[in-house]
Amino acid sequence: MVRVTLPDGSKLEIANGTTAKQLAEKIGPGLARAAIAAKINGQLADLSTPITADATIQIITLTEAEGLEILRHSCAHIMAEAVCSIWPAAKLVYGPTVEDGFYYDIDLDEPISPSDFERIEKKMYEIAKADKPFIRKERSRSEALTKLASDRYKTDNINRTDSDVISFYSHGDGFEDLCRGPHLPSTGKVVAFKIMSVAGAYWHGDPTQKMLQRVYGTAWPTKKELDAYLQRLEEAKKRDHRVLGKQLDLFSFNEAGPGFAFIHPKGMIVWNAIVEFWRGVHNKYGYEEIKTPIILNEQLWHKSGHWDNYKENMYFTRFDDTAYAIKPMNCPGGCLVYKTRQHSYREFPMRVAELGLVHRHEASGVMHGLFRVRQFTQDDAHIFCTPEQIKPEIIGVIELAFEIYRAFGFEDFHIELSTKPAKHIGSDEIWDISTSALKDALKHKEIEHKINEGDGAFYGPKIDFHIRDCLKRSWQLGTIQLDFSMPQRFELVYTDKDNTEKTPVMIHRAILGSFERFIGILIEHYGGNLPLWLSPEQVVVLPISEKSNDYAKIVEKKLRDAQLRVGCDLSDEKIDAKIAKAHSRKPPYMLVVGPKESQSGTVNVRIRGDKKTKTVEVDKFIAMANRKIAEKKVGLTLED
RNA sequence: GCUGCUGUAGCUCAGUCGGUAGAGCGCGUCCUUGGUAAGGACGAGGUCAUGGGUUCAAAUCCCAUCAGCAGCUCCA
Repeated sequence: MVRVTLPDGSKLEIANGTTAKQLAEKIGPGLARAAIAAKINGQLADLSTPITADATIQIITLTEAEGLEILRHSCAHIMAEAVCSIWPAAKLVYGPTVEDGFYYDIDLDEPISPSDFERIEKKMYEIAKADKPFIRKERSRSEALTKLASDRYKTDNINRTDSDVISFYSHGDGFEDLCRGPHLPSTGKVVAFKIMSVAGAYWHGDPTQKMLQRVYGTAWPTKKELDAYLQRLEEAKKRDHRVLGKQLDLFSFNEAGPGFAFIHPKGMIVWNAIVEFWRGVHNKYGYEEIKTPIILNEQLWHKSGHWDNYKENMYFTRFDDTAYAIKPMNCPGGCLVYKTRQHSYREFPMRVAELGLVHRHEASGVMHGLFRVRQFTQDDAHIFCTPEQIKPEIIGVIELAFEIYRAFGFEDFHIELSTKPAKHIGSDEIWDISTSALKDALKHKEIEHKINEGDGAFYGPKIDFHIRDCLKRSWQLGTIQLDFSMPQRFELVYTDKDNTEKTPVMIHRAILGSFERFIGILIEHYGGNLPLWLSPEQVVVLPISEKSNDYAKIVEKKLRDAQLRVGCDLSDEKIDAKIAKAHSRKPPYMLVVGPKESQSGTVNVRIRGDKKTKTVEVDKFIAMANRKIAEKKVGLTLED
């Protein structure tokens, strides 16, 4: 007999060798039906695993995250069998679970296309319906290597594990795959899945290796959950900033300039609203602003180190027999401004901001709407200071960043620290000093952070700010980068207290990162429903009929005089059509006006996302709207 | 950059077996003046991404280029 402890703390005596499945049956028939795996002493295992010693055991069902993962992993195996049965030449490489699904990397020369998904799924349903048991078979390492000697991928997988026992899983019909497991008891538990996409993926993520075909799928405990997931994807698609940017007429792209965004009038309203706010906050934090040229002599970029470290991403041009580069970063320009006169320690810290337009030639396959472009405006700044000022300055930047993020409604952000990369300039000592300065500042603010070893910029370590949008996707925004090298390369100096010339420390930092990307993130975060202060069209006046057009024009003028961004629909459509048309532009407020309103000097307010309307005096509405704008309120509810 | 897919009206998309192109929305004109999510009629709008090739004939088949999409690798 062995003693098992269940999650609720209760203990049970069972015969030695009882399987987890039998244990589940003992606990209850409901649990036995729902059981798909077990966690024995914290280790996931198949339901068929015999219990041979005292243990803490949890029966895993599909309601647990681990259960869902097992389901998806088993589904990946079923897909693998289906693919192998359709293309016998297919060689399986690696098939893990990912968030919301799974994929399997397959080496097959014939391309798998979306039109093949249906027959793969059909085959998968056959396998699932047959309800074949997943059977684990263990072999010794040498036995396994012998068995799979002809399979370079599986041999590689075995060589990458350190376990002496190598397990295989089969589910009948001779299909067997090397796998750590655990798996579902049988294929019949898989009822709701879908092949989502296929894309290339390098073996081991190494571009010098063969490109494999990665088939993505998703699997859920029930059809209903699968449908809900697909529905969620549809909703997410509607929030895509590339779709909304077109629909709301904010920006566009053109073949004439791949990766270069065209910002439309409405997009510029959002842009300028952000800039205005940004300037205000930076002024408060003691920044001054400069603007430096976009095109600068190539020699400058040799001096800065960009030529050696960033050339592949730079645009170059040539005229009057002179080579020029189009700036990918603002720092060299900033250094030249610094050098135009002498500086004293008394001026420090000098916080010099620049909304700098930079060009970076990104690889063609990485462009993605406004999120990844080849030309963008950085909200850059360079802080020149003494070594003692590093820590307080970094703390200041962190506070500034948080203040700005919160104003845009982002509360969920996290920070990552990146250290010295293989390709770098500057001595190890300098890197150590600057890395610990960043760590100290984070420690002081008690900010949790992830560390990315070797991920820093070539000139110094950095802190990155990442935010999550409402779909929980993470995007990098700001960055703080310490730089001891650039000031030396540019021979920047200041006169210290002791009347000697010293090299200042330079801190590069951006808060929003790129205006283009940030606007894209805002659009997705709000699903196009921008807060009042950012909305291109804040209010739209809709007369009931032509008879109320004059009153509508009066209201429109009043709102415009009060600095509100207002539109007015004087077309000969019915009010329903006017509302529907305005709706697609997502204005925060629609003001319906007819004879009633014109008599009482009121407007009937229809708030975005709310069908209930409320009649208020025009002046009251204006005061309310302007108050919300001033306070950057996200909510639109009319309060008195 | 790599792999796969896609490119037809301003937008979203149809277009069968190769026989010179269609819808809805939008746009214009007219009718309609309607109280909270799309009233009606008529009309304009296309070098079917670009360049080659096959064919009596190409939006359709083939090749190349460009761009976009998904992912990988990058980048931050």
